[in-house]
Amino acid sequence: MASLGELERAVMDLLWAGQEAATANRLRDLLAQSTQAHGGSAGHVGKDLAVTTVLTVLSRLEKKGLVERERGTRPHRYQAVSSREDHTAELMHEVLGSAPDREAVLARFIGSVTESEAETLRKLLGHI
Amino acid sequence: MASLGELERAVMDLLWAGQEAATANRLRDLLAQSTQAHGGSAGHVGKDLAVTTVLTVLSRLEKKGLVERERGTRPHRYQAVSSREDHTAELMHEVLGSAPDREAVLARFIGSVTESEAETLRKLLGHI
DNA sequence: TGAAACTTCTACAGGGCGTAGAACATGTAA
DNA sequence: TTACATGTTCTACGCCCTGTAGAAGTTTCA
Repeated sequence: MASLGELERAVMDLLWAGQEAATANRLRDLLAQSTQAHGGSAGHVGKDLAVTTVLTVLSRLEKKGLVERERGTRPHRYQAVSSREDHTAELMHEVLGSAPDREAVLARFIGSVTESEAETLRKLLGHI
Repeated sequence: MASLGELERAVMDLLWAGQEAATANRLRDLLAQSTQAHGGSAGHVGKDLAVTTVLTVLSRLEKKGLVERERGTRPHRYQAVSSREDHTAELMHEVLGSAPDREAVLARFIGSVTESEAETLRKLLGHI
């Protein structure tokens, strides 16, 4: 239960990138700049969104459990509930768990992993 | 690009379960029986769907690249393009690839894997 | 050739998402 | 204390996806 729309994804990316909690206005500005300031003509230009749009998205992300907000401060400050890595790993477990034969899936999964990743995995598995 | 609806998922489950290609009518019947024949009162009772409904879903799954059909035979026969395990592993790679720091994600992922799965992974990684 | 079986077309309702205005709340300067 | 600036919540709408299926077109078999 965690598929994100394009804008939702963009907002999460910003929250994951910055280490501080951000206000809706701050996020709106960042979205406006993103992703191209470095002279590229290609790529999606940051659209100028209304703040309410960002707030709506943030509310939905909050409902999904991906974002939490400090309600005390007047401009509410938003932050991701878990890190991108934790979230992604959790997603991977969800996908894995959806199959009856988990080990068979893991076999296929390992089959197409890069060598450096395989090395990482070996190291990690040694410590368990 | 591969999130499935409930019915789409049920159809894929049937196609993945059976080793033979199936017709829309066959799938319709299987969906009607599924999942409860073994005396349970709980669980979702298989609804009686119209064949056209099943055909629509199959067409959509075909468009998504998950299903292929033999057009030669008169009642077309449908089958999954890849095994459930391959598909799931591919999904996992998609999720993993969506993060910038893949190795950090793998670290979290490994952190919450069962011991038997860890053992499986060690074996698999030995052969690579 | 006509009926039975099958497939494709078209359609609609419901929900998620992008998008934002309208309405409501609140703190602050005058 | 009031009005304004700033911020949040409510409401809404259009689009796309999904579940669902009838209508219409196609093919096969007797």
